[in-house]
Amino acid sequence: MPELPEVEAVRLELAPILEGAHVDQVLLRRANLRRTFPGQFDSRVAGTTVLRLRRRGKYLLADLSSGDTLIMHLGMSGSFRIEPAHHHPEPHDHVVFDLTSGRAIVFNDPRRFGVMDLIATRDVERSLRRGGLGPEPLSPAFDGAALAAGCGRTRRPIKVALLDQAIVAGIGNIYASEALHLARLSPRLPAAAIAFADRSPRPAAHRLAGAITAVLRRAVDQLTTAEGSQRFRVYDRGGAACLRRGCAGRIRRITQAGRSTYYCPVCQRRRPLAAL
DNA sequence: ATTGAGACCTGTCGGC
DNA sequence: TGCCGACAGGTCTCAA
Repeated sequence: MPELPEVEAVRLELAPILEGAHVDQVLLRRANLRRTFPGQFDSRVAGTTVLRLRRRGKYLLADLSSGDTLIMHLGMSGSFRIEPAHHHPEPHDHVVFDLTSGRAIVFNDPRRFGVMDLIATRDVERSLRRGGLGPEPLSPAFDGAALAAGCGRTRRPIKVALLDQAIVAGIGNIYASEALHLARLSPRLPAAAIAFADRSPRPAAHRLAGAITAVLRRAVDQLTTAEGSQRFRVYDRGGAACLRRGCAGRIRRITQAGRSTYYCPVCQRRRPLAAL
């Protein structure tokens, strides 16, 4: 469940509890998590105070009083629970942070694609960048120009490019399809094509950048304001009617780079320019 | 240098 | 009911 909006919702839920909290004890309940080494990780986190809980792309970052930052990624199936101090562990509870407040933050991850790591705070941004993390879509610096720069020289289709965290951080399989539908762009459009102006008044890159921020902001809103489940424009709606006003299309599901893409073949017809 | 395929894991759901 | 394959919101690595 975790793309940028879900991770942001988790951050907003945990921040009031974690920020300023003192970590009493860390329990590593599984020895072979991907980057979380027993005896190092737990002992370096225990005894610290959480200064701030931030987010970068799909990463949650907890800055600790020790000068380290706890880097957390939910992978495909990771989640956190807030529990009272003495609770019954559930299957796949891998890490438990006991706080002196008497509460515990529990990390649960059945598929174990998640990551929990520790790195010096001053090195975090550099390290994430080096690991291939691109611009933050909800920051002012992100716009059509930034998107076009990332898409400039790839031959992949735009849907596949949007999943590349180096081009934009935080987009996953749901919101890639959602943003393309809002922008009325075909998921098969070569990514490089959006770097150039099309026939519409605004270049495609600007339209798509706007659609990305709109879709992500709206999702954060919905996930945060207890509205419950959100409705997707196209994701997981194969065979259903397109929701765009006046569009009679039916949503199609195709596979790109091994992953499902959903789109409306009628209103997302925008093709590459003949000139390209 | 890019790009696609496979690997990494467990759970769920639909079909026979 | 039970088994089986397809698929799941994400990265990694490896080989073409």
